[in-house]
Amino acid sequence: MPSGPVTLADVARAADVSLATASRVLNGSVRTVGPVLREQVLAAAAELGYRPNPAAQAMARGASDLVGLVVPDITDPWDAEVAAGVLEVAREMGLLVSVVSTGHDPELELEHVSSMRNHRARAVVLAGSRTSGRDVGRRLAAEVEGFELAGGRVAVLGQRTLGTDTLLLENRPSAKALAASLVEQGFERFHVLAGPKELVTARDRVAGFKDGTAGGRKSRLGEVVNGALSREGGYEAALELAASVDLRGSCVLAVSDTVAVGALAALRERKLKVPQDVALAGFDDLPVGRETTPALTTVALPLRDLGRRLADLALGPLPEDDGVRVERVPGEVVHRASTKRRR
DNA sequence: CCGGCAGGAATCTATTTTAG
DNA sequence: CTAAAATAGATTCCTGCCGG
Repeated sequence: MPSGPVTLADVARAADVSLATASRVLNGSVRTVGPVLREQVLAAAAELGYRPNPAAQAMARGASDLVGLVVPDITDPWDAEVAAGVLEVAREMGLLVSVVSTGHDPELELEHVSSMRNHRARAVVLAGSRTSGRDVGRRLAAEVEGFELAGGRVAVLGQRTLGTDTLLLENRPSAKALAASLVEQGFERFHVLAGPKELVTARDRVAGFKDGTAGGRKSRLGEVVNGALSREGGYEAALELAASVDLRGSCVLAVSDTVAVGALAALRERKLKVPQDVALAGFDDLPVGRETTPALTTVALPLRDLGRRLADLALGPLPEDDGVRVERVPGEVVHRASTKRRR
């Protein structure tokens, strides 16, 4: 009885076959093994309690089973949906995903990419919005480049700051379309809950809101209030907004659905009825925004599908021209009760 | 159908070299 | 001549490719 973990060699010896044959039976191969030897190997493996060694398999196959995934905050439904899409594809391919939730700390993101590189992961998916920190960005770019040079694949969701396959969210055009559609419905006064100043995604959306509300004789844009990209951030920003201006008859554009949900609570507290007194719109089309009263007007992003497409970019076949692929993802404006005009 | 063997990289063992 | 350090070699995991 051998000591330590049971190896393929132990099984092969017990079944009286070659290493190669045992491998083909137990861990799969293009080729088939005759029924007699197959049974011998299976019996021996069961008897000994054989478990394959993934490290050794990675070596022999020249590719590991590991995929890295970085999200800013896995407790955020947005991140969770995208992650679910990535996990679906990875599971279908029999791959193992190592997820890190960075809490918006770029250093942690860098650390995980570095760790995945050390582990010889097959690919890394970065699903966090880039922040404007230049030095960390450069070090991340260097780490990503090193990882790719070593044969790893990288796919990024968000901005095009790394020279890798990217899904580009059309935040600005979508935000513009949302705002413009509300102008068309007759809203004349807009305020913005803008989220964090340093978050590129938030900045793009705010720019889109400005684009969409512009035009005509005078500006329709009122206050722009920054805050955290969270329910609490939205709540506080909305309180601040309600304290500084009279919101009646205007439309509040929130930079995300979570922010809008917080704002909804603040407005209710201020005895402002949505949409009778003030209209409110969000962004992302999270499930939570459909279940609020009233349901939120928003921009729908196919989040789970985004995750799947990211995984496809990172794990699927390489493009013919082996160039960098950048796919644009449009959002879809969805009108619901929170911006209904009273007749 | 089946067996032999190379190969990545860490880790353990043996051998040789160097220092004191 | 002993002890430590540097160097070399062996071992370990499994699979894809090649040969019979």
